[in-house]
Amino acid sequence: MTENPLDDFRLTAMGLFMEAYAGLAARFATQFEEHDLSPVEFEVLMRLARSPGQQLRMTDLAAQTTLSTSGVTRVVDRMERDGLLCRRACPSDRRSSYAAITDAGLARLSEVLPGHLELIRQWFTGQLSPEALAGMLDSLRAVRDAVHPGATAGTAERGHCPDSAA
Amino acid sequence: MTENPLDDFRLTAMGLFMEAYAGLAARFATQFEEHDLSPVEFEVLMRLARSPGQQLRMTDLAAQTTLSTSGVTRVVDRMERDGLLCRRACPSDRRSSYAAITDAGLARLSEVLPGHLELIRQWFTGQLSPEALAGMLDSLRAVRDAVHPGATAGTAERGHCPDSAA
DNA sequence: AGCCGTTGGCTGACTCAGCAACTATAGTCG
DNA sequence: CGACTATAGTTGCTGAGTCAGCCAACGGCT
Repeated sequence: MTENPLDDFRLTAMGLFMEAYAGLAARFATQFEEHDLSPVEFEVLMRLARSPGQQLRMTDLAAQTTLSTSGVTRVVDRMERDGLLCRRACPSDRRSSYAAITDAGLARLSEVLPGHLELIRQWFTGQLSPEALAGMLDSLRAVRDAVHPGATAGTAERGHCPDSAA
Repeated sequence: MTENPLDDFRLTAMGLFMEAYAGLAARFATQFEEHDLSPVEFEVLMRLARSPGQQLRMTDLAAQTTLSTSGVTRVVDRMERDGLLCRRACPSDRRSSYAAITDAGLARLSEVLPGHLELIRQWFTGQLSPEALAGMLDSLRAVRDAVHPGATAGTAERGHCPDSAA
């Protein structure tokens, strides 16, 4: 009885992780809504803005987010309709197309970012001492690298997308 | 030029957090699927199994998960149909109803749990030194408590944070 | 050149979650 | 007691995401 797997410390650990994440995500989501963005849309804008040429192929975008490729198709549809980004043909491969952030998209991003950064400070980084934060980041990096879901696709990690970095 | 907000360290920190979380969640999800469970269903089973009387009111279940009450209604519908839990009338308040885990639900849980625990070890706790893990948990607890989305509702018989992650 | 397996992206059918509206019960105040 | 408000849960509708299946384009091969 005392060996009940429901009391395993790993569940507590993971529970903490999930609750912290869910709490943060919820705070962010309400701020995004104030600027008419969903969390995925924000993430797409961020990824595009930080990519070389401020654009990314659809598949790479899918690999960098938690979305499937068809999910990306639909998000990009909506965001293109709203003018936040636009599709561009890939000159070297006519199957591929890029999603490129527009000026409107960049503008929207710069509206949201300051508040977003402040929220991160308020609820995450600011809650921890510098040492604790540094330790936490090391640990997160270790876990992320282990679990590594191709978090950086399309950013020239491997040489297989030569001209995208135009 | 002025400091680009896209390079702010907080984004890196939060990005690490999100990627680590997404990676873990994805690993778990595939294991859950092997046992015909979705992540939410697993969480519901866990919450019920750990609650007094192995049951929880619908509202409390909603408060403990990221679901809305209508979301809970539907998950419970599906799971009741599959025999993993059953609804029970609340004797003292005829508006309320309990969701109570069934033997089949407990059995399913004990099928999934060992593998789940192993995954947590493999990809999360086992990636870190004991000291790093302890520090990480302290930090997570700090963030969770700050962001505290009423993570423990319905277990509120006692003063504070009874079982879920104290 | 032509064939063929692979890859990139899009579409249709479906599932799932949320909001808002609704029903029914509880509690409160006159 | 009866009206009024608040709370628990369910339901109609809609948006978002997945999977399976599709077509077009690429690249290796002979």
